[in-house]
Amino acid sequence: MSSAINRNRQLSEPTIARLPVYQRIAQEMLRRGLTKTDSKRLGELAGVTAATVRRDLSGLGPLGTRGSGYDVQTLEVQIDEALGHNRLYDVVIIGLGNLGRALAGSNNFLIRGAQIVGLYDVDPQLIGTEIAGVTVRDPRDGISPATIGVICTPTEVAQETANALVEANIHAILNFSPMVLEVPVGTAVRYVDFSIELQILAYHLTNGTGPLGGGLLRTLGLTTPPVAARPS
Amino acid sequence: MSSAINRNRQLSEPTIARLPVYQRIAQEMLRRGLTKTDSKRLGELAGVTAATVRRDLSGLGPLGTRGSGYDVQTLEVQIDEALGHNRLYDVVIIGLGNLGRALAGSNNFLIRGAQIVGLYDVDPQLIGTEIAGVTVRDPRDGISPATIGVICTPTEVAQETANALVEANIHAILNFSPMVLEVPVGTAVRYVDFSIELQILAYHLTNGTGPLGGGLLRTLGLTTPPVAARPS
DNA sequence: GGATGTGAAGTAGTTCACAGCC
DNA sequence: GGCTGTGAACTACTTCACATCC
Repeated sequence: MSSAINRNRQLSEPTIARLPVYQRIAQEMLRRGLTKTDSKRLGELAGVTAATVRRDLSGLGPLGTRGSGYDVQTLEVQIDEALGHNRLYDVVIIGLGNLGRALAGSNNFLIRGAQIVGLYDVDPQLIGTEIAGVTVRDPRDGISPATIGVICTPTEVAQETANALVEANIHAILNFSPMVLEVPVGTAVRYVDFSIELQILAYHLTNGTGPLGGGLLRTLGLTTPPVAARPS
Repeated sequence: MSSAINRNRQLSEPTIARLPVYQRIAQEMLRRGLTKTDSKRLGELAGVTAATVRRDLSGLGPLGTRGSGYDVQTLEVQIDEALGHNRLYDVVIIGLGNLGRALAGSNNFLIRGAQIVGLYDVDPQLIGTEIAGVTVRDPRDGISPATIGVICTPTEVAQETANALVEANIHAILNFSPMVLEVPVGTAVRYVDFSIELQILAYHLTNGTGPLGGGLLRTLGLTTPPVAARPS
């Protein structure tokens, strides 16, 4: 077990959602050879206030230096650890249309520690072919055990795909279809819906509020606390 | 200007982000021939409490009926209007890799009122071909004016693509690359980052918190208030 | 009777402002 | 001097609980 300071102070959901953003920024800074930064700069780039950055990062332990700022390398490592990237995640992707292929082939989608252990599609044309170095199989022949299942199927079969994932003992699902899934208690589902962002943009365009017209430098859409429905 | 009751009470960002979810549910209910529903059922499906549903919907005006619930059709129409779907949105997509094609070809991505007026890619193999009924053009020949620009290019060219969009007088950008963009004040950028959802799942898997283990029925990842960086 | 719509209460998240440390 | 880390103040959002209306 890699330990480190690991102040396991519970992080708030908004904070958790911002950590990947800070990390992206840190990685970009490292790529550019930047070794130091501060909360003001991070906030500008992430689209939040400096105070929020400090509050967020302080939750990971005291990783800044008063009077000078944050070491970018340390930032990157500590966020990585906080997010659990030091673990290994086996990922399966079901549905290899354009979206599934985009995810399988992207080097932005998979976090450090995540690896694709299975790609599935019912299309006989695809079965047997290789995508991103993994052979596509038929999901009806069974899905291999994994940590995270990603649903990229058409909406109509999203629910049965979820059932198959649960069957395969996968308890964490990332659902790219707009279908609201029914899953047993204990299985986590997160939804990614592109059109929601489009709709939010449309709302603000219509109302002239928020991101537009407010004299804002830039905005950043983040993901929010998963809210729970209590079993009725 | 189509008016309706249009209680233009300012909606909160969390509410705006949930409206598309309610609408998806309403559409699904209509498809199934359901004409009535209530806040309890909506909350279960959306993954929020009934009180939140009522509070959210009350912001659109009094569209429910005490004692009986909500008319699904009315719900659909009113949310549509509130989100500004009665307007027309011209959309251009830059970058037609798997992701760009997935968006162009998806009938979930484009909201009512949105239409693709331009598809762009620098790949000579793609230029001149048709995708989703639209001819692909070279972005270096200029980008046609539009309401919303969607960036699906590789990370490396995301910034210059954003510049080109701004140049084309497009003030609302949906950025699917993980690049934090620098844009002039007055231009709205929203970021969609698949890996953030994956990272949030990973965090909860590691810490055994949140969505997992809490005895929750299901969770729903929504998008959050765009937070502003004040120009420094 | 039953579900909405909403004041009031409670909770969570953000921002201020400054003490503490480099 | 300057920037972090954090109590305290503030703001926003959610949930409760019930009066209101069908």
